[in-house]
Amino acid sequence: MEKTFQPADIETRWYQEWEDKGYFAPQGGEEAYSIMIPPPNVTGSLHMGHGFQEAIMDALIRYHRMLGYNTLWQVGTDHAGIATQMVVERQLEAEGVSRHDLGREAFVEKVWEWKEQSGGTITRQLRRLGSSLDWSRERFTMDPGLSEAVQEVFIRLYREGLIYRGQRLVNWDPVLHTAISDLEVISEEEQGHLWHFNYPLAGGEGHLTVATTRPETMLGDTAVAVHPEDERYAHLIGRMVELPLTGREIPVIADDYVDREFGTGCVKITPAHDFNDYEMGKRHGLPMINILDDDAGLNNDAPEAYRGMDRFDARKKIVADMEALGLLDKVEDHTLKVPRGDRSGVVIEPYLTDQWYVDARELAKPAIAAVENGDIQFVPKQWENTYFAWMRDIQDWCISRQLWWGHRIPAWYDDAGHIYVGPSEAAVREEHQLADEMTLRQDEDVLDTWFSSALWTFSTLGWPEETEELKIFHPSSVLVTGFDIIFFWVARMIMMTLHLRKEVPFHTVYVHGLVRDGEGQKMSKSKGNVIDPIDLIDGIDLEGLVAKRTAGMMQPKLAAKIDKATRRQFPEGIAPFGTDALRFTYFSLASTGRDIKFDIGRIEGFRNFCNKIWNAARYVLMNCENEDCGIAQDAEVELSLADRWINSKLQETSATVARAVGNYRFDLASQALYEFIWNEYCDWYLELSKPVLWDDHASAAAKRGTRRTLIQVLESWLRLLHPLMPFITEEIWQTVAPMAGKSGPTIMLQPYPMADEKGVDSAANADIEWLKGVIVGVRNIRGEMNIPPGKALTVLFANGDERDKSRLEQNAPFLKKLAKLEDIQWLPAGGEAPVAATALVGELEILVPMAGLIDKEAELARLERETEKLAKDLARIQGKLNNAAFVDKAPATVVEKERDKMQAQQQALEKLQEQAQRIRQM
RNA sequence: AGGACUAUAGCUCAGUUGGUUAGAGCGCUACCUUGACAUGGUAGAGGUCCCCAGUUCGAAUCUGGGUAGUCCUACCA
Repeated sequence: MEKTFQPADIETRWYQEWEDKGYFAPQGGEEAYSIMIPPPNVTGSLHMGHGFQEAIMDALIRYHRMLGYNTLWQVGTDHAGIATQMVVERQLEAEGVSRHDLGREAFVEKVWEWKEQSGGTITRQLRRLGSSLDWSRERFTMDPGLSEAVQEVFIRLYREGLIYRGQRLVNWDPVLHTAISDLEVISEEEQGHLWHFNYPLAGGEGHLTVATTRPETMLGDTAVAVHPEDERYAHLIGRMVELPLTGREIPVIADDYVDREFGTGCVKITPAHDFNDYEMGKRHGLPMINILDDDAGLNNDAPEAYRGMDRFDARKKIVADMEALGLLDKVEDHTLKVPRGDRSGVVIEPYLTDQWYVDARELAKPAIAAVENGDIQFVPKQWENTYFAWMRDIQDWCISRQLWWGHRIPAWYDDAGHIYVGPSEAAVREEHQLADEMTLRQDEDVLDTWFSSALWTFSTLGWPEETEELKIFHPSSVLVTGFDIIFFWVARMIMMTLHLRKEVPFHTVYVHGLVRDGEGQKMSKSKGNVIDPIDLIDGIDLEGLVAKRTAGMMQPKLAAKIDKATRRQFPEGIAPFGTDALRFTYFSLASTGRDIKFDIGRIEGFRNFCNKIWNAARYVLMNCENEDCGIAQDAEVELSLADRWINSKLQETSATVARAVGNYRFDLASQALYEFIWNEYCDWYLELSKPVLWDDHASAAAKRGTRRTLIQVLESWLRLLHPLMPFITEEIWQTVAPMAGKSGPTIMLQPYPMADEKGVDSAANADIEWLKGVIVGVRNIRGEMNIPPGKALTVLFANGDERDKSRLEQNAPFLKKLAKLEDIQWLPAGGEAPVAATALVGELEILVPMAGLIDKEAELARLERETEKLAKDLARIQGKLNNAAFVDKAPATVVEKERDKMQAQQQALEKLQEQAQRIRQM
């Protein structure tokens, strides 16, 4: 074995082997366990958040696979309608071609080409992360099977009246030329203005003043509203005002939606361009005047002077024109929430169009019930509240998108505008007995990508056919996802699956936090703080990283800033840490919090942990290879205290890990493993094995016992660790397993170690604690007294009881080796102790004679520190016990514990004080 | 506006049903290349558990209020 762990070559080698041998496919078993991957965008690439999510899913999958479940991790990607279409359009744009130049068919062909070309990125990354996905079952939302499912669902829901077409105000993206759903609109505060316009009363004598943040919409005003109880305006209700610039007259209406306190208390009403005004317009039967076109330019229903203008140019001109007319009362600075498209970033227009909707209210009812009655559980539970809050006030879901890339809506129209929904034109004609000469045209629109994602858990398993896979693997066991898509995806999956399959899509939703950078900032391309998980695995030099982060930046200023920040943050670039270290870092961060700050220091620490594991294995192999490890049934073995203890700790650790994984607390699982492997197995057990293995006088049975324990415990914790660190464990296990009497082609398919409660040996635990106490006591004196580590010491034990005596008798070689002692002697009862530095283990005093060794002042200072600490603690305990209320009311066991503690502390304190006294007299 | 979450060592975070000497990793200090590992070992320093009040024999933990921060939902023209 190499002296240091080199992850790169073993990782790709093992992944290849696992995949080639088909270990990722379901292996059978009585109980099924399945996870459906949240499908990433097929043309995108994985970021840190994905990496985190995949690591967690893979750990769950590997864990259950080893536990013997029939385990499926379903892999696949989605077509990401808007995002993908945008990318391809941009590429075409660079060639000076628009999609309209190409035409629909040719354009879609281009998108497929792009998908083929870029689609490998995601799957490569997934493999690099070690994800044990069943690649033989890979799916894509636009596959024929899944497309058929989408169509089937659309038709069914339409026939059930749960999908309908209607003219409504939608969120219109004037750049992408499509409607988008509420969830795809991001409203953020921006600085703007509030313009106050005077609208003259029809028939002279005065005016009303309205305030608006969007002056251009005034051209579509069809009323001015005031509050019905607003005395200032009561006399005007029912009168008309002149709408400037348009030559129209509009009524003053009363509606209690109006806030009397805001602005002037008069509101201009534009039903075709504002969601609230739309509702009001419907209440009052107002006309709806749409003044915009698909580009958000002014259309022919606007006054001639403004036709064809862009909305923001029109705004300027309208303000100027109003001012020229003396109708601009004032302009105030105003902070307002501006709605922008999450993909395009442009200001979204409420726009009146025909769209398809899902009646979400109906579907939500059983979906709410399923969470209420526990059929689906969120982990952590608090997310159920978020889910309920949204579901109980759910709005109908706009599912049509004016795009070319996606599932085309299976609806046809005749010239009279009748709608026919069905699987194909022919089917529709047949069903409705339409004459051949009647022309039908298919709806141009496609469905929201989330519509197909909502069917993911069952469409991937072959639905609408009742396949064997559906029977076995659906409902899936757990959904692993970020809280940011609870509404987008989780809720919609629950609704759709319950409706179509009358069963839940999954039993548990594990909601994890979002990965942020070291400063807590969200990672985003525009901030230039993204890290590709693969760069943490393979490493990347500074120039490469800078180039990656600034690539495709439109603004040179921003690129310069990112360049500088990157150079400051990663002056050396990023070192290669390997997949196992990255994964372990993810697990250590997987607590219940909402933010996961990714600190590069953590991964470095876990890279070191990998190295530690590697070297521990090297040590074990060096000592066990070509030796009798006592594996044979009839081998005579003798187990040392340390052997029994490490076995005991292994059982405790297995139990802790099982509990942690059961609660989705991978941070606790990883911590327990780290602690056990490093602080117990490596720091103590390996050290304790040396006095046996390197002792020429030790019996063959004792050596066999220690070798067997070394190798078997190592083999066990490799399996225990495998779901978290698949590669290093496999690599080492291959060599170690046969020596431990295990066989099998891969650690992946070995049984997961189960905790054996009978294996917990509390006597051994206590004895080792004693041993550690003595060793640490001596080391402490050594360290603080500046005694060279190489100098062997003779120590005296005093005041111990029978147990101390027998413990010493049995463990003297261990003490001598680990504390570097030349000799240990008991101070005879009543014997005069030499002046010495002292450590206490319970009642037992450990004396390191000071003659020629020890600095008097240093020892006094050390004792001073110790006694101070003890005295302080003692005072606290005494205070407690002197409190009658405590002694009366606290449980007897607690009081007893405090009493014992007080006694021990008191004795210790006295001894240290005596000791100090003697040293002072030197 | 409504709601949720967070506040513990210099940094990133654990801390189960109230009873610990409040922990870990990284960083820091001193010493050490001893035959698995310097990506290491040994020892150590470092905390007003955000503030105030309450419940309790006892609060990092429970309750109320406050402060600071983050986020979600809705939205006033």
